[in-house]
Amino acid sequence: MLNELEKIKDSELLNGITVEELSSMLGCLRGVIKKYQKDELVLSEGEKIEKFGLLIEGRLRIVLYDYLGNKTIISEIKPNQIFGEAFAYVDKVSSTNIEAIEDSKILFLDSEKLSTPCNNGCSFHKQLVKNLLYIISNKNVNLTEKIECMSQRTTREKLLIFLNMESIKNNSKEFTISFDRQALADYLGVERSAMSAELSKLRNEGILESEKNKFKLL
Amino acid sequence: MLNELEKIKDSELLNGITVEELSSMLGCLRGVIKKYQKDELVLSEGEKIEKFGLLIEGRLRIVLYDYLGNKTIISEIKPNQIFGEAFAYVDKVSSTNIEAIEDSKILFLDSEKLSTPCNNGCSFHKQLVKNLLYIISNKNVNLTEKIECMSQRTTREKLLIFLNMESIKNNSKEFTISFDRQALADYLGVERSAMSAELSKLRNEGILESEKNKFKLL
DNA sequence: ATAAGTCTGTTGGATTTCCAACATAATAGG
DNA sequence: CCTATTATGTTGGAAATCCAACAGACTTAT
Repeated sequence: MLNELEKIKDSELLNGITVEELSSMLGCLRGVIKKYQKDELVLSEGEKIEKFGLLIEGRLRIVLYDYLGNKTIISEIKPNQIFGEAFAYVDKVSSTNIEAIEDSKILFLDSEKLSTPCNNGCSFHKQLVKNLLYIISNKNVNLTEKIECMSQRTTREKLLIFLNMESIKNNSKEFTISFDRQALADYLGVERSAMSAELSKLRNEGILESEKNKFKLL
Repeated sequence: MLNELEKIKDSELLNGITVEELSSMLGCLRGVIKKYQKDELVLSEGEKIEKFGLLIEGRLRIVLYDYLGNKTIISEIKPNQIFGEAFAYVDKVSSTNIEAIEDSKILFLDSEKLSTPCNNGCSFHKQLVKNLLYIISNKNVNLTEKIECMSQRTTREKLLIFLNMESIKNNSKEFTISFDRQALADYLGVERSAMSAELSKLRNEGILESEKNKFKLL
């Protein structure tokens, strides 16, 4: 267990909190570690959430399916990131699915316990809540960014806005994205083949270079 | 001032807090009330935010403009709701604009002060932070809902998903929305005239009835 | 090494949206 | 009450997307 906690000590949720402190809090927060295999469903639409997750290792995707089966990727969860906290705190059932796209290990924490300072002398609660506020706010900003991409009217504009944002996040005109073509199309809400065609155009027009998941804006 | 505070006593931010308690906290939170006229800009893209707002009266819209001038409405702010808190807590400049669409009165509160319990005996801080956690989580869910609408591939599907959500929120097949046609198009990320045409089709096919902003799903 | 499966790019036709222009209805102001 | 303005609906052609199908490159498993 301690070994697992070492892995997540740099997560934003634990900012300002030591592994020892976390370890002593785990009982209080009803911490549980679970494992999931690649392609396994971690959480499905309609489920009630009382614990949110902190990804220790692996990779998850938060996705939506419409009644036609079209898939939309809301976001990706990488190690050290948390998920499910929004639904936990508003006490609504999840409207999204969460899929493991790699073998994954997750620490689940009780959301109610976390936001209610207990009487056991867990003085770290205050810090945890502040961290949580920061993380959720940040997710809010990320969702707004995604909306900015999706609100573009053409596939070309969606691509350009997305790639520009990635470039800014990486502080470089050259960067690698974690989506393959199908996933990128699902994230932007467009058709894969049309997107591929548009990427070709952008390459031909000398606006960018790309090779697999590596892009360079010119 | 006390008169204004009475108006917002039912806001979610002040859940569990009395007007008197709020009044005593105002200095601590550096509360300031400002007025804006219809069509005035409350906050513009790129601005740094240190105080978030609580709308006392009027109506605001959070909007994005792309470089072609296309407008996207992210959400509407009605009295008692807060705005700007996400950017305040992640300490990023705003990527959105906030416009007053009616004459409005806003209470601004210092975000840093709010999330950091002070030593003046303001015991309500804890409650405020918990309320904030709930509100931001809820916004997160709302943004996800908007993404669900926008991720639909056709105008028709976007309309149907949106109207269904509104119907659920109102607990009735019959409901009134706060958007006019242009605003609805801006919210869904589609063209107004095409949307109008699609609405006509839906009416003709007997799927819904509508008259101005009043809709009825059949 | 081979075969099976996956990922990416290409293409053409059907469908849908976008855009601009106009008609009519509803609203606001003098 | 009349006029000016705004909101909504309609239409046709241009543009873009979607869809299905396929080819080639790359990866994985046996």
